[in-house]
Amino acid sequence: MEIPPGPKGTRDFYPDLMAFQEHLFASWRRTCRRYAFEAWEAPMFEHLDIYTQKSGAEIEKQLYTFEDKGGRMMALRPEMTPSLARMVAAKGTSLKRPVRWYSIARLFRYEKMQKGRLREFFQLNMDILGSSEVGADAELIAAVIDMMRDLGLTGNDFQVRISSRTLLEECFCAIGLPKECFAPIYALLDRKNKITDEEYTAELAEIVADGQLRQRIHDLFSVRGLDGIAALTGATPEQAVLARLFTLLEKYGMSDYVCFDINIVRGLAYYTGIVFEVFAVNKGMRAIAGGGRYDTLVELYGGPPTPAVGFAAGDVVLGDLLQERGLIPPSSPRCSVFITALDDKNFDEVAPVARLLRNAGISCAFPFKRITIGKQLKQADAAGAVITLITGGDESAQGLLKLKRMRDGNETTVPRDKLLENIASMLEER
RNA sequence: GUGACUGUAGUUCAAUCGGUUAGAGCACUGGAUUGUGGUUCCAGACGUUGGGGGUUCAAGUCCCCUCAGUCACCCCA
Repeated sequence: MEIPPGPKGTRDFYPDLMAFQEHLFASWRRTCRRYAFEAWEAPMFEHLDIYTQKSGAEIEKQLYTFEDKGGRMMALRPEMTPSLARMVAAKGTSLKRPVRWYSIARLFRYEKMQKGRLREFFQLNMDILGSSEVGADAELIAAVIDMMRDLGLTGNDFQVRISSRTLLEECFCAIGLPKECFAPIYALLDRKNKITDEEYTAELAEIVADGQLRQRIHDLFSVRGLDGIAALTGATPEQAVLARLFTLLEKYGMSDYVCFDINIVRGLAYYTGIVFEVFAVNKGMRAIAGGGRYDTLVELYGGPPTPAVGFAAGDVVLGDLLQERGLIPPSSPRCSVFITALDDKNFDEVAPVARLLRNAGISCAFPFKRITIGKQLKQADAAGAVITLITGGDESAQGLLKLKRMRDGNETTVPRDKLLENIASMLEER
């Protein structure tokens, strides 16, 4: 009999992987609560329209779509932002602003998979809606950094690169680039790190014929800091916004993690202002998380004008990075107490003891059949028990039970009516 | 959608130029051990070499097809 394979691009969460997943999600939730975000959830599938409406019909290739029994076209959700915009739009102006929401969502994309990309994965989303203040952008950038730090990562492991769509447009206008060149240049910029300098130069020449203009574009993207931009184009409003953002991030104590990088554009159309990406250092600079401002999206779904900013971080690339840096914590013991019986006639006494412990909220397990004490201890070890409780033998006649601390094999004999408090104190001393 | 590489036990990997009955570590099961686990020692089970076809006296090894996986490209909300 052949073992049927799981669907392509999916993972089976055996306990080890599941333990890591729970660790990751717990960390994500901790961070979100520290930043006073509320959890929200949406359906796992939506009407196909809400995705095609936003990104065009060709996106359908990357969606898991199906027709339901009422003939409606549906899609498994590939991202959360459309659902979020839909839900916020549906509440009109009745939601208290700013809305600070987070979700940990299972998502689906029908794609050819490769490293760090699967067809089923999870994402943390944090969004602030209803504030156009740059403080909201700063809050989210601080949050994504704290999320990374909570997992044990440091400034040596990752870096947040920040730019602005608005700033880029200002620069393009200042150097006299025609508007029809904006979109192709965004696309080219997004790939710049992946292609050779020669390819980049050649493709740029196709977009911009004028050599002088190309030189000015080259100068623009060679600029290191915000000051350099100002020197090239003169002062602009968005420069002030970004300067304010970096001042705020300094107040958050996040200066070491962030830098200005005009090359960050974030592929798709709906971003309207500040954009940022979190990169792993030394790993081909792979993007772990990304986000930015999308001030027009809620309106697009029929809601009131609602400025918004958010980011998403995927579990797959982040998991790879944590593994690479040795930051996967060992899983905690599955059971605190393993209950054994020294002799056959005591075997039926373990279940009542288990009931006693379980009623007291202590996790415990015991063997299902009568086996030697040696085997039982072996099982206790395999179960990762902190304590093995041994019933039966001479002690049993005197109303005593034996507790064995598995770490060092130390044994203590305790009266039956003092059992719970002894176990509790042994579990605490760890 | 395009291309490259890899498929051998549950798993990680061996197997000379194409040559005897495809081996080992880990894991698993049992035993040494009928009042004590982790260590050690012994034994056992584990395979249609991804599948199909071809060349050959002889194929895990060479050729063709196919499937699967990995990586890169394309794309990326």
